[in-house]
Amino acid sequence: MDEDLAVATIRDVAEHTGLSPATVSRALSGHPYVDAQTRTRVLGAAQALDYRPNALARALRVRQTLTIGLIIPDIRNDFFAESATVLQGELEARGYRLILCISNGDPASDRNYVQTLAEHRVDGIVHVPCSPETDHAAQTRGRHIPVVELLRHTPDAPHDAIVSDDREGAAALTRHLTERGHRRIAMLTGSSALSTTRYRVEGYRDALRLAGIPPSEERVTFGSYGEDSGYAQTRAAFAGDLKPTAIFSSGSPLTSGAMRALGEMGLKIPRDVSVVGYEDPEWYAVCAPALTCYSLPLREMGRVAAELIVSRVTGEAAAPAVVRRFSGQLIVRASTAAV
Amino acid sequence: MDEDLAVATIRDVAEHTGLSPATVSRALSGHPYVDAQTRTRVLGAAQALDYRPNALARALRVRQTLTIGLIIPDIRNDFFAESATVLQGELEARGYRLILCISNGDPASDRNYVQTLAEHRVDGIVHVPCSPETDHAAQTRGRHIPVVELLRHTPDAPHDAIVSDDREGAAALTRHLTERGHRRIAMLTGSSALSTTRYRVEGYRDALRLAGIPPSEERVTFGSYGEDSGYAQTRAAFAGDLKPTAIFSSGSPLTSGAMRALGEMGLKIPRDVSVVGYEDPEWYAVCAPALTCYSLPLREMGRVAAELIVSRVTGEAAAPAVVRRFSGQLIVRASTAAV
DNA sequence: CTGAAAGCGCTAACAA
DNA sequence: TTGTTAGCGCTTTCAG
Repeated sequence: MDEDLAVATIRDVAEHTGLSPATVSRALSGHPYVDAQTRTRVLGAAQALDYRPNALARALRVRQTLTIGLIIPDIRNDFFAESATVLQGELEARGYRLILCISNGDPASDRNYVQTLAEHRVDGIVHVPCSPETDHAAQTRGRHIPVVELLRHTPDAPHDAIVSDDREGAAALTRHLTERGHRRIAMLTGSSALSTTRYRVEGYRDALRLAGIPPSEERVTFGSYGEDSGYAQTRAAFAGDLKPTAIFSSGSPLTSGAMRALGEMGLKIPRDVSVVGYEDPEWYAVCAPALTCYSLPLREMGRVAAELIVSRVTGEAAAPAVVRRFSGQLIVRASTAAV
Repeated sequence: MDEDLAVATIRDVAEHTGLSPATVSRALSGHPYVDAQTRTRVLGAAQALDYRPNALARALRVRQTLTIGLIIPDIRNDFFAESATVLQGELEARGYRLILCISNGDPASDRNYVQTLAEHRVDGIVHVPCSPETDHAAQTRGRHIPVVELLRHTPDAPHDAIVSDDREGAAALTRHLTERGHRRIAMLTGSSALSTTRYRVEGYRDALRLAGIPPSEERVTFGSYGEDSGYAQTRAAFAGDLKPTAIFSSGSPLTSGAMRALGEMGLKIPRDVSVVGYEDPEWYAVCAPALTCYSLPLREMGRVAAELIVSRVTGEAAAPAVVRRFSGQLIVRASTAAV
């Protein structure tokens, strides 16, 4: 059993059947012009030798990997996890594999992954960028490999983007609060460099304006999209004299942190303070009180992202970059009350 | 700018510098015997041509990809997401890339991924199997490529495993309840085929026995590790006459489902029913009431998994398969009370 | 210190 | 219908 020392190659199968490697290759890949009997013989030998095609060699030769790379900042964030899951399913249905990279919100790592994926000759990249700079690298590679940005968008980047209508969503949440008499609304956010953050802040401002609350009374703080940042921003929001009556959390880890801080300060939701969140992770619905939030059509967005990247890869789609903006839905639950 | 039509190869760099591909390769990969000046020249040309080494070609030649595959059932489950994140960090620190595959809890897909990863010649596989059968495929490939099982273990598989001490953990949670006078404890679980499920049920039984509760009074139901299953199992648990006074949830999606069901039935935690959960996702601490649970040292487990797979890949480790079992910690919060 | 040559495993013309 | 040949882009002896 010499064949066991190394893994069997197409040559081994060829020798074992007395055929040429070319014929074996054809038989294995379902080429039309192969004798039925020959095919059976090849299949049998392949099985017997436990032959596995070397995807590396194949990709090198045919110049495509049938692989899409996905770069996300944090897999533990339901928002990204859900998106990744959807995308994976959609791509699989289209015959593509997904390789998932976690940038940890670090722009350097982000850039790094774009490069690595390019070196591995993935056919396309779906990218949730951590910072606008990252785009630079993507842009460079963009000449050779298609990129679709997901959830976040680098404004004047030359590639497609699938995003939520952050401005509208944030406005809807804020409006929900102002309509219930809230005027001192603390908004917790992540990095001000992200498109999502900026648009959400704008939406918040739109709604304040609409409610006749002057810009001087806005209460936005910036940080990162982490639990501790949510905690810190909440603590800071309650440090002054005029306490907020409501909190607008821009992301689910921020919400966790906020709730921890509120708990420590002995504040009850919604009696003492109302809370709303952007996005709708599973736990928002089950925690007590259940959270009022803005829910995004993640499934739909994932489907469109898959469609788009595949069409770019196969070259079907025409040149101009498209930006698809999806609206979500306000879900009113138990965490909000009138002042 | 002809070079722009296709991506630059090492040949292009060679021609551009008047050197041979061999020298360029050496310069690029930090080979010791290259003239310093030559190296500078090569680096410059590479940059100018926007050269990216083709990782496929390289891997084909050197017979290693520096890539580890990770197969998990569900990325949205905090338990797996956290493990994946830790593993990724640890591997990165060791110079390995991670490619993440999501099996959706489907054994066929699971098996499929083992095969795909093998075809892509990953150096090793870390595997959270969805069913004991899956192991079959892994075993086949195991002769050629090292496999480490994570979180779940296929009992007589020939490879390493990193698992939690499910039996002890489940017993600790159950004991916590029996010590508070609970006798009718509904245990919600996933598939009975999984090692984790079986061990946790055993731990539950151990604790009942210790508390003098006869086996006839045990209340274990099986399902899947999904939200709806948690909901259904909870509904079923409360269908009979003698309602449970406590719920033991074996996984966080089950807990979501259970809380939804309890909410619908108008039951308050912990007044009407106590709830404990295996594992400790972030939201257990922030939801109200915060959940009593058993927290696993996921960071440590991820670190050890990375260490183990790397040592297997580099052939340092000796043959015999090891099973490392980690203990967690009971965290008492607000969701449990005396009957 | 550098170059020539061979080959990793596969597929796609082109011939037969 | 099958075999021959060449080559994807890279690294690595072996000579110089």
